Amino acid sequence: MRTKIQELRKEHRITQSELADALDVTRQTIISLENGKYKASLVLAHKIAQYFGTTIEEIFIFEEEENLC
Amino acid sequence: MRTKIQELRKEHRITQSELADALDVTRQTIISLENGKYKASLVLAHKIAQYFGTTIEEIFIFEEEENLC
DNA sequence: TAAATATGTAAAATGCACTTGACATGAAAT
DNA sequence: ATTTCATGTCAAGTGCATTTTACATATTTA
Repeated sequence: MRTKIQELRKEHRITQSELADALDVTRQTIISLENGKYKASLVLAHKIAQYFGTTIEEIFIFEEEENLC
Repeated sequence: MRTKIQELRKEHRITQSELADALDVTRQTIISLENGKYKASLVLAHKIAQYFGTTIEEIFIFEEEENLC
């Protein structure tokens, strides 16, 4: 699952720390989300979308994760 | 956080078991989501939205959870 | 060159999303 | 009356999202 978090953050010209503070999470969380270490919770995804004034589906790209074995 | 899962499921006239199978989760998961026992993960939320042909924000209502202490 | 800023890594701890399996209940159908 | 179907409860287990703290590195700035 790709995300546009880093892209949006840079457009808004803020640091990881600033974004973390705004969302009330740690800087580690932002780093891990941007680097694809894990996926955000639904609530955090919503907070991020709200912060950037867009929708969850705009930021989180759920492409073809149909691993149907 | 309120959700429209049960509402949508009933409109679609399917059982909890059928929805669980369609989403590839257990019936327990559907029960717990409908009864507000916990919140879906981002991926599951997306699957649910896809299944009902709508968006995450249409199904999951994030109302005023600004518990700023 | 040294200090500050931004990004990253590593590791241990906590809480919760989700599973599994077993059992309970009410309604509908036979 | 009893089988079936839909919904629910309970409890123990696994994995992962998030935190915390501490250290590393590159770039900018004084």
